[in-house]
Amino acid sequence: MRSGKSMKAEAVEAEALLPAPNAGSGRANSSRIVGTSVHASVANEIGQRIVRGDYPPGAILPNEAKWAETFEVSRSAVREAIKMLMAKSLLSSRPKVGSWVEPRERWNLLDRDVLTWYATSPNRETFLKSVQEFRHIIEPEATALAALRRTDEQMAEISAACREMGAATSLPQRTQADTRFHLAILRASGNELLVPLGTLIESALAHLFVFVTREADDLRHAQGLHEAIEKAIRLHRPEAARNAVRKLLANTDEVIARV
Amino acid sequence: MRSGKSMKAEAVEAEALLPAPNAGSGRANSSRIVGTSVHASVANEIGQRIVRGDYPPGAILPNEAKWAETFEVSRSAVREAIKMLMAKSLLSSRPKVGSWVEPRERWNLLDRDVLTWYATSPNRETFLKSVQEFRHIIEPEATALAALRRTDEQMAEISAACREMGAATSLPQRTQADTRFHLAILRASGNELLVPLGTLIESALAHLFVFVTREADDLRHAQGLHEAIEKAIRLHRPEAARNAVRKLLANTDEVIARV
DNA sequence: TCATATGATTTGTAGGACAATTGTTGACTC
DNA sequence: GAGTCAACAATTGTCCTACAAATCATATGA
Repeated sequence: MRSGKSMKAEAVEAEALLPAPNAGSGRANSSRIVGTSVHASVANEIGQRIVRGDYPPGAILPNEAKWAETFEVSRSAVREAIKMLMAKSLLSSRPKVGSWVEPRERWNLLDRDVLTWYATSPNRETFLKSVQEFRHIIEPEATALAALRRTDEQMAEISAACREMGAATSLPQRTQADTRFHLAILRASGNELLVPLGTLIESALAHLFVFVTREADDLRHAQGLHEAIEKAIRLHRPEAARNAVRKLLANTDEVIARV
Repeated sequence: MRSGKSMKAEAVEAEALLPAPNAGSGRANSSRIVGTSVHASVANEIGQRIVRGDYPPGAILPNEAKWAETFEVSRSAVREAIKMLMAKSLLSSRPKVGSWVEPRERWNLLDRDVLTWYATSPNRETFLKSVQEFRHIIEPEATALAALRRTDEQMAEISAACREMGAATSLPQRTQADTRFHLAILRASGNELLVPLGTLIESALAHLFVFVTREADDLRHAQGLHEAIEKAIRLHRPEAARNAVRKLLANTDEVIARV
């Protein structure tokens, strides 16, 4: 309706940015998430499609005008969305050629959004495995570092989160405290590169753990493992901390294997 | 010159996107890197300033019109640049408020560009230390995984890179082979999250190692350490691989300490 | 004192125009 | 027939203007 030039008789076939089209025959663009901007929605939609594999690496994407038409937004909005995906190295572009999907290796996999898209894509089981294995590499060492270098303030935060976990009455509440616990440890590790990594891991797991329902018995056991980690850090025992984390991860592996 | 509205008598004071202003009094925008787009240059410039600390977290940035004026580019270009920085979580924006710098913890530190900006910022020594420590966490385990899971093709690539390193006659050539070697190992680890991480580490180190000049004796020693790693992977010895990598990292630590 | 309107500022979106780049095609020459 | 070069066309890049939407600040009134 707003594209002035190519308003031919052909069916427009605009895709909604969200699966909830408005019933009325009114304005077509009102079907996007309220509170999010158009360019963000478009970036989300295109990014998800790329990660999902709709456009394999090397493939040329539809041009900007085409995207504008399919989403019924302006070319400016499309361009801003594409720039966001460029910033994540999901695609590049050149005049006359168009935009193409970059090879997987150049993707910024360690990015919140890309990770989220990945976590909802078909091959999320292998992804979950990668994340969990990644934790085995990172977390024992990070926790050992935390045991060596934590300040008293950082320790207080870790302990508080641990206590909060034990006192949690609902699952989301517990998950939140759990996340806080692990992030506090990474912060205490004193390596600024570990913090963003932890954020990513936690966010990925949050996406993937919604399915896992734990039993009360299981929760009690996990709580004990967490407390062992807290204690090791508190007593400045790096080796004990490392081992405690390994036990916790082994427990998580088991839980995952059961699903 | 192209801003039609606010061409008052006041000094415009446009900042060049690059420190090489053209001597002539001609067009002002010709001072950017040839071959790079305007929005990319602007994103680079603003991103660098943020990471450098010109605008601390929480600070409100100049508004889009102001950036357009200072760089003598259109508001559209500025917006695209800002969208790229948004995609890296360096800033957010809301109407009427403006754009503000996000807290450091939300920055996408594990991003090529952000890392590059970081590597050129004042506090790069601490950054180098973090990266190197990060390697100590990642690489031994990744290499052990590679020793377990490598395919023959991956092994061939690793061996080729190792040989190439030994045969290199110039320093850049050697560095390139070195990078190829480490990346091949990460690819062979079979964890898709490790590859982008390795790319980042290597790119960060490339920025930081330009200063380090190594002596012939030193190089021979380092080559031996690399070959030990190659051998351990070839023979499927994860524990030996881990230890060999630790030795190499210790050697690198020494080199860094000497600077 | 509190709620409410209104006003101003900034980003968000749209749409049109042209420039720059470069792949493609076709003509021309050797 | 092969190769070279020029013209063309398609696509992104850049700029511009206008308005919409959001929201903070201020003033106004109950």
